[in-house]
Amino acid sequence: MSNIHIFAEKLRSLGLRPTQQRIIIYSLLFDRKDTFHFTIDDLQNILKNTSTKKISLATIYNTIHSLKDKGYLKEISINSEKTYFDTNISKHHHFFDESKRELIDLNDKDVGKIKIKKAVPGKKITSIEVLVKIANNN
Amino acid sequence: MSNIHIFAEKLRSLGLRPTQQRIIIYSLLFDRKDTFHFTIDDLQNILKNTSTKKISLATIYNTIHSLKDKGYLKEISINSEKTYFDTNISKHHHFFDESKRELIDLNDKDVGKIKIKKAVPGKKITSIEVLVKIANNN
DNA sequence: ACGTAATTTATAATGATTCTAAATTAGTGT
DNA sequence: ACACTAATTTAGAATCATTATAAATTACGT
Repeated sequence: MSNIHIFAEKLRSLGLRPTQQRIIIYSLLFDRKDTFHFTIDDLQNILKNTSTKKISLATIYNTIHSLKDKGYLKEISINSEKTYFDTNISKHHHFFDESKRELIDLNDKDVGKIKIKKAVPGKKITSIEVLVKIANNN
Repeated sequence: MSNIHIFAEKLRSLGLRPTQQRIIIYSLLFDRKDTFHFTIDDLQNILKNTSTKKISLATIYNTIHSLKDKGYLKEISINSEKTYFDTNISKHHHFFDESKRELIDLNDKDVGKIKIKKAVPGKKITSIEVLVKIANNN
């Protein structure tokens, strides 16, 4: 076996001690095929329903922020209500389904090249993010 | 004179009773050449320093939300920290200066046409927003 | 097994925003 | 001008997401 040891090593390699809590969260986030979009609240609910070990809210925040700081999660702001996180850290964009209130990845090839024809003196571009809002078609 | 009467009529035409507070806020937002980007906190500070009449925080929120609901303000989410509003309600995009933490308009012509090459069945696109983050060039 | 630093935890604190219910004000009719 | 009613404003409480605190627990090298 064991994914657990692989995850533990992964965490260690990030400079994060592989605690039980971190392994549970790490595997929930990354032991899956598709990318995963979630809010802290989503994560808390999933953990409540799937993990026998209780993980405190503070630990959830701490772990997610550590992973984000290490570059393993991307933070996405759609609106002021909630903060979303994305396990897909490659350069890409998003659909936001306003009916279901959920994110869908738009990979880089799904969006034509974006030309910015204006520059601000003394400033350089650090990122370009496109958010495409969608709603039920009726 | 008076802009005040013009603003009062404007508010009335939106179905908003032209109270003293609303006129003060309306003129602060719209009686200017350039578009104005602000947070509620910004607005509160400006009002504290420029208006003799004290306007409560609840009224600031109420008025901004009314104007937004009527389509006279646009809400912009850059990050989870704060909600920004924009007096420019035309279709356009933004730079966000991460050093100064401020928004700069990018008008529609400043951004090349954006092609979305993916569709979601049963959904239609309601908006496309581009956020270009910039930082000091050094 | 032991010691210590890192981590987790419950809980308190914070900050933005919304809610509430009472006081004030705008607009109408007299 | 005066009174009435509904809309609006207000201070303060409530809420919600997030962060901070300080004590208890855990990971791990010795």
